[in-house]
Amino acid sequence: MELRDRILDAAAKVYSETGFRGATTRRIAERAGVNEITLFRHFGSKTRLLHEAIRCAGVASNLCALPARPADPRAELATWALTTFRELFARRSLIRTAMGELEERPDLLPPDQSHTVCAGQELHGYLERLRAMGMIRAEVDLMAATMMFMGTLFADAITRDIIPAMYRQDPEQSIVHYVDLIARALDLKES
Amino acid sequence: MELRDRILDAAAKVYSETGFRGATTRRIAERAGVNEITLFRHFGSKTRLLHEAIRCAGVASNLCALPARPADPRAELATWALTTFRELFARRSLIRTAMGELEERPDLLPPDQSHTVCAGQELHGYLERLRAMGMIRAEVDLMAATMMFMGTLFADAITRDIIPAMYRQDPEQSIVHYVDLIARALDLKES
DNA sequence: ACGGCAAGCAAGTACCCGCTTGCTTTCGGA
DNA sequence: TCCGAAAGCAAGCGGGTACTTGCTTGCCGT
Repeated sequence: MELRDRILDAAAKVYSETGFRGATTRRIAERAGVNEITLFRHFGSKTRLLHEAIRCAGVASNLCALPARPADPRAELATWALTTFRELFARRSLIRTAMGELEERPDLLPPDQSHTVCAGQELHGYLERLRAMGMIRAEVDLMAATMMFMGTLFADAITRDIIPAMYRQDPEQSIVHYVDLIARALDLKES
Repeated sequence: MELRDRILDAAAKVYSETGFRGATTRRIAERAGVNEITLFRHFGSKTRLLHEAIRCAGVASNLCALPARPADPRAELATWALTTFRELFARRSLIRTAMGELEERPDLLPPDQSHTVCAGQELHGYLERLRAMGMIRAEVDLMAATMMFMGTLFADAITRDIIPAMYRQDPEQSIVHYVDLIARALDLKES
């Protein structure tokens, strides 16, 4: 692993554990196994380093697209929900920290780049296609349904490990149930 | 307002804006219009002060109980959802900050005292009563439905003001839609 | 063999942090 | 009127923080 990437990786980890103020240059350097001064030589300042580290750590590794022509909606929704959940769950620590500091430091997390927002738009477009094909109830409010499904996945991924008492079953099983409930709420026709 | 409560109030506000590290004793004292030393005379240390401030700010002002004997489930769910949402939305800043720091400082927010957990248990019990009365589908997974509804309200309350582009309509209208979708997912019988 | 570059090391600067000490002011009740 | 408690004020202590400077070490291509 290149030194620069090692530093960015360490910075993102320390940040998601301790926040901006807690992510001191000493801690980041120690975590990266690098002299503290190397950080400044490479990135100029702590702020610029964390900006880049969070930007890199925030990009989705595998973007999960819903098909342009729905074929098997229930199965497509299920796999999409699972990959979206996994993406959110993998970054849960970073998301929690960044959300907590977003009021104080809004520039650290560009909102239009947020994975959640993109996923929501993707889902909304897919539901519109389903409705156009007459596969879901016509009267349903698609925006509310989108936010409901996204919110469910988001809340589960972000709170599951901090209030485990509320989650009796494993994530995959929960998501199957979520998909089932959403399908019934939309009155989804089976293909 | 008593001096002690003024300090606690200021501490909770500064904490929810800047987190534990950012909530310096100087800032809290300035916000409360009080000499910094007064904080230490009253609470001993910054940690104890913030502990108490967060504990006080975290208790729900109006706890919203669901009736023991369901009469009009749809209306009861709607008013419960609205008050729960308002409660979460009013504390959104504190919740975000505390959640972001929960890994590093788990003792600051006792989990069993969390408003969200209590609300979830309340909802789960109510849904069980509805099922026992045969007013919702028997096969539905009540735990998943509970987490879905709670997660929807939680995610909306916490992210609405930081990604306003995703929320086109006002909260009350959204919640009406959420209740409608959940009612259909549960196959709720009208009374 | 040597020149240049990247990284490490030691030390220091100016500032902010939680917290303490010693003292003065304010004010309400006996 | 006086006493004592509560709050304010000024100064400081030890430690951590971001960041800088000056110098040394190791490595790589020519």
